[in-house]
Amino acid sequence: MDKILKMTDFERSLIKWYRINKRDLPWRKTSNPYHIWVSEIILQQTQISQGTNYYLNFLRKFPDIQSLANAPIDEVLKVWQGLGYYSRARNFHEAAKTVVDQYDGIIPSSKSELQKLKGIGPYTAAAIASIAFGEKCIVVDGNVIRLLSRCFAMDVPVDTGKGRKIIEKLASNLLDEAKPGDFNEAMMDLGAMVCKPSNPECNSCPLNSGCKAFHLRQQDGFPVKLSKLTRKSRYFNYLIVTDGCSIRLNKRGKGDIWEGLYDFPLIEANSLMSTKEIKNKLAESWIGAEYKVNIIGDAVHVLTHRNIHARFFWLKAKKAADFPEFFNGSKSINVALKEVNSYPVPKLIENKINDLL
DNA sequence: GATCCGTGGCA
DNA sequence: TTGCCAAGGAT
Repeated sequence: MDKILKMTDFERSLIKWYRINKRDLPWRKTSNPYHIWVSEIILQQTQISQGTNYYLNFLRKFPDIQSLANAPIDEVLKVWQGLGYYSRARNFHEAAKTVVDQYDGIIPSSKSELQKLKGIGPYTAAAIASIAFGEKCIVVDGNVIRLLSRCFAMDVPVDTGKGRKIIEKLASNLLDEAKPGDFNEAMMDLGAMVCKPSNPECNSCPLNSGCKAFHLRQQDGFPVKLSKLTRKSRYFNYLIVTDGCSIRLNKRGKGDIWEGLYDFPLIEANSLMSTKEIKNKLAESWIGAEYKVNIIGDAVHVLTHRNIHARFFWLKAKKAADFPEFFNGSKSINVALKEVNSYPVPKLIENKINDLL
C-alpha cells in the first residue's frame, strides 16, 4: 500500500504546518553529518537563540572533524566558553578523535553506532541518524515530551521510566517513515514555537482538534512531572593574586563543576571568609610573602544544582610568580595579564576579569 | 533511578 | 524575587 494512504491526520497536519512555518536555521541548509552533529551537541539543553552564534563560531574554528580532533582541548573549551555544560565540549572532542582514529574519519550513520560515541545519547543519536542519514527513528526531547503529553493528556509523570516508554511508543506510532528527519524537526519546531511551556498558542496549533489537553482546557497541567529541583550552596573564596603584570589562574579538576576550565586560586569553605581568615590561611602556605588583601566584591552564581556564593579577594602581591604552585589542594599557574583572555573560563570568572580590566 | 553538569530568558 | 525551562548525557 502506498505510504501516503496510511498517513494519519496527525502527520498530515504536522507536515503541512512545517512546510509553511519551519524556521530558517543554519544547520538546515546542510546535509553534512559533522555540521548536524555540531548543531545537536550545542542545542542540548540550549535554546536556539543562545546556541546559533556558537554553532557558527564553532564551525569557523573547527570546519571539519579532523580539525576538531587535532585541536588542543583548551581551544575547544575556549570556543565553548559561556555556553555552559562544558562536558559537551570535552566529550565531543573525545568522540571526534575516536571517529578519526577508529572510523577512518567517517561518521557512523546508524543510531546504534552513533550512540557508542561519547556525548551522544538516545536523543542526539536519533537526531543525527534521522536528519543526516534518514534512519526511521524518533527523537524524544523536551519539545516532543511536552507536545505528546498534552495531545494525549498523559497523567503518568513524564520523568519516570514508565512515562518515558509511553512517550516513545506514541512517537513511534506517529512517525512519518517517508521523511523521519522532517517529522522529527517538525515536532521540535511545533513544540518550541506553538506548544510552548507557558502560554501555548493552541488556537493556531495544527493539532488542536485532536489534542486532549486543549479540549480539557488543561494545557498548563501537562506535562506532569514528579521531581522538582533543589539547589545546594557552595562558598568559593577566590584569591585574585596579581603583581600588576601577571595573575594566578587555577585549573579546575576532574569530577567537579567547570572541569578543565580556569578560575582563580580559591578556598572553598562552609561560608564566605573574612580578610583575617584569608591571611591566616595564607600564612600557612605562603611563608614570608609580601602582599595586601582587600575584598573587592561578592557574587552569587546560579547553576542548575548549585548556588555558588563567591567572594573575591584582591591579593596585591610583590611577585605573583612566587605564589605557591599547589595551594589548598589544587594547582595554579602564573599567567601574564595580556594572556588571560586566551584561557577558557566560566562566566562568573569572565565577568570578574572584565570588571577588572 | 537519582544526582550532577551552565547559562540565559521569562512569567 | 523565585522557580521553571531549554533540540540531554554521564555516572
